[in-house]
Amino acid sequence: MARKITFADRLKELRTEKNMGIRELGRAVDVTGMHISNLEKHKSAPSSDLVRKLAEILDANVDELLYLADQVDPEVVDVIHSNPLTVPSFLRSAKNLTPEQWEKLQKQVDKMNKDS
Amino acid sequence: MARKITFADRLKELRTEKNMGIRELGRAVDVTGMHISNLEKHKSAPSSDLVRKLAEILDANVDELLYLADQVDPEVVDVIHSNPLTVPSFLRSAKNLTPEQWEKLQKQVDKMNKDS
DNA sequence: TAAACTGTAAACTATCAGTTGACATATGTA
DNA sequence: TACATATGTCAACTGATAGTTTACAGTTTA
Repeated sequence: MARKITFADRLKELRTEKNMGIRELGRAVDVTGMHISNLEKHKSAPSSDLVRKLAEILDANVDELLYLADQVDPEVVDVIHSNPLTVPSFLRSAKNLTPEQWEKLQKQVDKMNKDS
Repeated sequence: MARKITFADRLKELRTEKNMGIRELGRAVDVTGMHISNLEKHKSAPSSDLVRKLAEILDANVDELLYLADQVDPEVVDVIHSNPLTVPSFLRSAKNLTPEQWEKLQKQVDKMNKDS
């Protein structure tokens, strides 16, 4: 596994790639520039909602950012709670699967969705 | 779907079933009785850690309580982050599966685990 | 040279999980 | 009868944390 970059560093990277100032980015995601600055110096942590907005306006992968920020997408939480007695135990039993095995499961789900 | 009972009500139910006082339960889960009282009157919300402890000492299903408390088990979060780019999108695509379909997936995972 | 931008520091606000200590009302027991 | 001990609850606090305000120093541009 690649060394885990921090959310702070990744945020700065994405922002500078877009040639955005700290206040400009803040304005775009409804937060003060100061807060963006704090996030980039890991003096503060983002809410999952903020991560979502950041990913959108920075054209980044939401899941990557959520992961770096140690957050779970509320939409994913909803799926977990949609079957509270099966999904959590399913996930716990799946903790050692490889990416290839996950892809196999993904295909199965795609098929299930098609046959509905 | 059965009407969603509140975490507060379920907690009181479980506690009285066990003939436990508010302080006694608090002591057992390292929290003041006052906090238990607040939880039962939904004046406060429990941390996922506390929900875990409560489930254990009340002999209740952790996942049911976590669901009622609108929390996600940290262990489940770890699984999600173990494959940050595949698991979240897998879950989003699986949001409409029935319990039977989830069980089918569960069996598949059981097989994958055996063949390792 | 002045306006308008850059990032940053310190001190604040609001929310929320959890605590403290005091209270009134049982319930047991001597 | 009275004293101790348990019941749940109230108000006011603590500590952490996501986010804001105001003000500041350095750089760019006009």
